[in-house]
Amino acid sequence: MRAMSPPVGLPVLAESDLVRQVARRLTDAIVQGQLAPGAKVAEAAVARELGISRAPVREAARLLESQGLLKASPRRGFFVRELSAQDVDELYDLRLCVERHAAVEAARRLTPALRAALRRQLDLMRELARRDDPATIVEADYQFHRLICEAAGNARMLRLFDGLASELRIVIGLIGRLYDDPREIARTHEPVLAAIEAGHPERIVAHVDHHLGVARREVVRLVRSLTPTPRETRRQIP
Amino acid sequence: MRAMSPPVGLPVLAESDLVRQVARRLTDAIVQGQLAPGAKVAEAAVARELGISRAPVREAARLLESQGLLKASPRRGFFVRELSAQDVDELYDLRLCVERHAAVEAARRLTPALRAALRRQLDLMRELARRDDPATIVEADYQFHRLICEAAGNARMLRLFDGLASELRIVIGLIGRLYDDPREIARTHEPVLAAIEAGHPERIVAHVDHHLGVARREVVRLVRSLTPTPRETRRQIP
DNA sequence: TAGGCGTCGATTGTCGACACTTTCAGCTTG
DNA sequence: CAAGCTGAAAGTGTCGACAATCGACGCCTA
Repeated sequence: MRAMSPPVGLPVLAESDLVRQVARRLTDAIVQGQLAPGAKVAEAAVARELGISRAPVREAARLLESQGLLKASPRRGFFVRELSAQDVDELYDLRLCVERHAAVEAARRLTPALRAALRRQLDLMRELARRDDPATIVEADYQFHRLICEAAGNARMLRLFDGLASELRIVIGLIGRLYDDPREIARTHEPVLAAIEAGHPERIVAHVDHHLGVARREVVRLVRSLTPTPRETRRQIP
Repeated sequence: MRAMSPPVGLPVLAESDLVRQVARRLTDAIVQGQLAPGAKVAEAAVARELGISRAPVREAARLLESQGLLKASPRRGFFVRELSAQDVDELYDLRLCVERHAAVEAARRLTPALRAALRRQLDLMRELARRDDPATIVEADYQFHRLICEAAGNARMLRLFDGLASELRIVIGLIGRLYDDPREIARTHEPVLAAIEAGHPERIVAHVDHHLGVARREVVRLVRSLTPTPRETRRQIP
């Protein structure tokens, strides 16, 4: 036989891993709003549509369940997670914990390359804001925050951030337009980057807190607007 | 319509959810050290042993994979996660983020009941330390921290904490004895509780930082002692 | 007419089967 | 004697099937 797989390791095509592919498809469908919160994810239907059997679909659903994107209801199936205002609050509390640390750590490790990447991302947001392209702005916003988390050099923290962002996009993806004035996004990010560049921990924390606080209020408002009346039970007055 | 089903509805009978049960069994086996890091988890063997088919085992393994307890190696199966010193560092960074927030929040919401529970837990640790019962001390330690996270009132944060604790117990469970002097555990927890009772945010953060810093060093030392030589590749000198 | 009950279709939970890979022991070879 | 090759055994990835269960529809009963 040949001398071991030549280290050409290039296009590992067709990973036979259907589970990952299904998980990715479902995730995309959810964060892009094609699958609305509360929607049922019938495994048979998904399997038919993808031309595969139900087993990989079930396993993928389990993955997404433990990521919080789906909710398993025994004997009834999987449903797209519905987020309440409290869920959003919880998610932002976690983001605060994570991003405070990530931003401080990113500042400590700030390299010219990272700094350039962050500034580029901020410019991109400004540009998109000028064009008023709400969907891609949300994406650019996400990438900015992700860069910071990546720079902190903690793989688990990055995965956690990705998970939190995915969950949040369950609701954010529904509309795409988050801020009334898109340019506000760039405005609230600017001081964060400035603080990171200055390398002043307390200031970094303060600005991250402020920025996420603004974002949290926006998303909570969005969620509240999506659940018209928080009525408990439809009850008619006799 | 009537006042709905009379409030009798109580004894929720066990859902026949094999996946949950398998996941729990595997988790227990891992954190209790019956399945050592790096050990292969052969689905066929597990299924045989439990007298069920492979499908539920696979789904349970997926759950544990996304929790970080198992690692999936395509076409080769699932393996118990191996933790490096850097993994431990990452986990403790995350714990720091979470527990700082949780402790401050717990102090803000401190009730007499919670305070009593925490103090009771601390007393328990002291008692166990006197008896020199390393295994249960680790468990009591975990419960103390968990109480604080629970008190913060963020379900996701609690789940995150549980996940982090599980991962850490992959290595901690191996030995059971973490501190050279068990009584040191109670000693390093005491100021944390005192700070929470005092309700002084900065002091809380400082003491949580210190306590987790000590614990981190202990666990890193433990991990280092478990991986005798961090050799990269076994290579013979020609 | 409103509410309860039984039946039917659809879906889930679980199983056994099959093809393809990986692993490993034994044999061959330089 | 070590290293490489060969074949079989074991294990994974995926599939289709079957029983149990859930939800809905329609019928029966006060």
